[in-house]
Amino acid sequence: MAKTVVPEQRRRRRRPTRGGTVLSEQLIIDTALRLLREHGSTGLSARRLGLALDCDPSALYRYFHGMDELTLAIGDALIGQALDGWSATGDGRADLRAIGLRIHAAYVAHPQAALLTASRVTGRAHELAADEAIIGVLRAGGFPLTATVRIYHAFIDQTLAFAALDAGALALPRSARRADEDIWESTYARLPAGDYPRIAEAAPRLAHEMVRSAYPSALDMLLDGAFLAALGATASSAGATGERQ
Amino acid sequence: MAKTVVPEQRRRRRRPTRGGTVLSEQLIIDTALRLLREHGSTGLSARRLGLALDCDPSALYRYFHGMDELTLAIGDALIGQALDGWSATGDGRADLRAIGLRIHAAYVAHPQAALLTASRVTGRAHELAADEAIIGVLRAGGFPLTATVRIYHAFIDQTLAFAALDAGALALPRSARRADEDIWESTYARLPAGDYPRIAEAAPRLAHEMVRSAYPSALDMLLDGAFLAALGATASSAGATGERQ
DNA sequence: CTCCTTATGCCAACACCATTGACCTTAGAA
DNA sequence: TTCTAAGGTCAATGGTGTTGGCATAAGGAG
Repeated sequence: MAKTVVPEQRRRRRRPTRGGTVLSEQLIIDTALRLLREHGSTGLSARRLGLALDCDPSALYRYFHGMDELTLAIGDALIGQALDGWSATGDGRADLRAIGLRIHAAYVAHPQAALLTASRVTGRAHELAADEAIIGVLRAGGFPLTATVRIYHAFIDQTLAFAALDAGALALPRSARRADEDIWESTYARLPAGDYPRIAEAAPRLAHEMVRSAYPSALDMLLDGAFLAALGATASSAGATGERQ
Repeated sequence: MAKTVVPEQRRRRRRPTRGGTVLSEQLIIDTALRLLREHGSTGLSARRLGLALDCDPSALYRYFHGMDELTLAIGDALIGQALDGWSATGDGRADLRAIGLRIHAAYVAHPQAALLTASRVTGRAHELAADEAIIGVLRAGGFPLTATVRIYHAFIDQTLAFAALDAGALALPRSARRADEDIWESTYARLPAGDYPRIAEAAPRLAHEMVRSAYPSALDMLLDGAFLAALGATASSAGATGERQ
């Protein structure tokens, strides 16, 4: 078994490391976040963290069962950060847009943690508060329960999914990330128009578009779809059925 | 520099390994997919691959410049599978819907591989073909270039993002997955209506809704938004439900 | 103020990982 | 048949997370 981890509350002895730092769960999380921000996204490892905290890497295992648990602890803090200070304005569409952008931003600011966290359901306080807020906005906006649940699901999963996708791009080693971005200019922009007429035509705009997150656009389209459909408009007039299976 | 990689077409000599297997790009990719399925998303490494192929890990570097390039090749194989046999019907919205569902399905069918590749840009043949198809559908549907690029970006990223999110859920260890799903009945369904009135009200429907993928719904909303906006409607001016409660 | 327990930091080691350069064998063109 | 270089192998480098054993000092008990 691993080393014994004492819950932060029950910690009594605080023995300084050889370098003089006094460790704590909070200090470790903060330092990890700093490492992630400063030293790039590959910059978090037990060894580096030990270096930054001036302690042996193995000392971290007195506070977390493993790097995985540390990452989850970081992720847990993110959810709280995202909606801290938010309040409804009464404009349902604008409120949902703001909530989505906030959550997305908080996750993307810490890509590693986002990757491990985004597809999990925690059932913890901050998550519950966010869900209550979202459903509240929809109900207050006059959506019936069935539509509310459907839109809530699409909305929250779209937000988390994009957060994870964009975080995934940010979490790549610098070289791979550069390579991915360069492809739009090195490959897509030089395709023979004979073989790929559509891409060739759109290439210059693609190079500009694809290096940014599509989340704001996608969010707007999803909200447009949800709110316009509520007005009685149907996409069938544009040649399709809005029905879901 | 690394070892020299000869493009698959120009390969002339096929020297069997010590164990008798004859390597090829295709065989390596297939074996990698098998390893991912069997051993989980962390189960793919040069060493394990070498073991499975009965060759030295370093032999792989004659076929790919590094594990990263292999990962991209795996991703491209998935896209290829997804659009194999697809052809346009002329109904733009329906075509996009079909493409989205196909790609989503292909990724979800290989959750471990999806996690590794969903956020990558490969620039390889199958990816190019898919992009050409999507942009082609939009242009043929009459969208101007600016709108085309914006919708294309939102569409493809949303598809990949949901694929990765849903793959992430499927890739969880069975126990963690059960736990995540149970939260909707154990936690959300039992919240005090006083503290969480909106969730309490929606709880029964949520329990049914949240165990399925939201991608089809979200896809429909996004397409509705894109195609309806093209008709001149805008949700911001409409704002009926958001107008005031 | 001293003693004793034990929490906690440190060390060394283990088992992985990707990648590389030198080597050697043999496929297949000439 | 020869002979070059493609392609498989070996050994080594420097990275990772993690663990068992040990030393030490924190802080309660007397």
